[in-house]
Amino acid sequence: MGKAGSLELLPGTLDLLILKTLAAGAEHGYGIASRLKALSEDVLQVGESSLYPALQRLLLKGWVKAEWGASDNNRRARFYTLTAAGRKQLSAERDEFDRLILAIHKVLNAT
Amino acid sequence: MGKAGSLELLPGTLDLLILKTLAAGAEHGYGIASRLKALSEDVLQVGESSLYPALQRLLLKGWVKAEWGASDNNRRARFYTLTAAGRKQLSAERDEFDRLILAIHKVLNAT
DNA sequence: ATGCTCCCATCGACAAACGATGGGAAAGGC
DNA sequence: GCCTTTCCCATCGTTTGTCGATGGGAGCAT
Repeated sequence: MGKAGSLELLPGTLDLLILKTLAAGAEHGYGIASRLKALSEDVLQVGESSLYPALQRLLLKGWVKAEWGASDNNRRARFYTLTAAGRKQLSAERDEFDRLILAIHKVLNAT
Repeated sequence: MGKAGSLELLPGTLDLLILKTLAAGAEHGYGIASRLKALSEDVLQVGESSLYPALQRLLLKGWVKAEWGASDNNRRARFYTLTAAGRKQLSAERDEFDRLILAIHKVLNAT
């Protein structure tokens, strides 16, 4: 899963990050990766070989839908959009994430 | 990896949690799981089938060492102790974790 | 025309976590 | 004396997530 050196992603958080990114509006794969990298100030780096399987997952679950269109500089691109179910899932996954992080912090800050 | 319902662990954080637990003193497997559960107020629940492979990993890397002994109520138990390298690893893994969590929060709190 | 950035996607490898399953030994109730 | 619970070890097989490598194509600049 991770790597020895330094991770570029916390396993299990990719879906959440994608959903959150898409909450700001429709975006294509490459754009999602770029936004993630930019927002995290170069810390979070999603490879495309992680991203596309994840998007397939989200499509299958019905949390996002996809449509072909043209990107900024008229290249063909597939735009992903959050569905209503996706918005719900985002909220749920966020709660769950917070719950776990809180718990982890309790452990890490124990004497 | 995770589950659909509600996770009991954030993937990629188990080693860190174990190392931190052992920083408080030598402990056996069952005890580590119990301490984790208690400290996290029942949120973090490590199954033994996740725990023991993880301990093997840590042993192999030289971050912990193990000795047979007797537990509180004289049952035979294997006590794990942090090595010097383990202490270093704990510190490094903690920094890395904080770095990632910070980055994730930047994404999650973006408008 | 060459190469760069954008944009799609898949395949195979690998590691981590989990469910199921196995065992054994002391403690405490009946 | 037996029985269940709690404590404690460990492995096997499966699933899932992430990543490296690889492949392609279209627009843009030099």
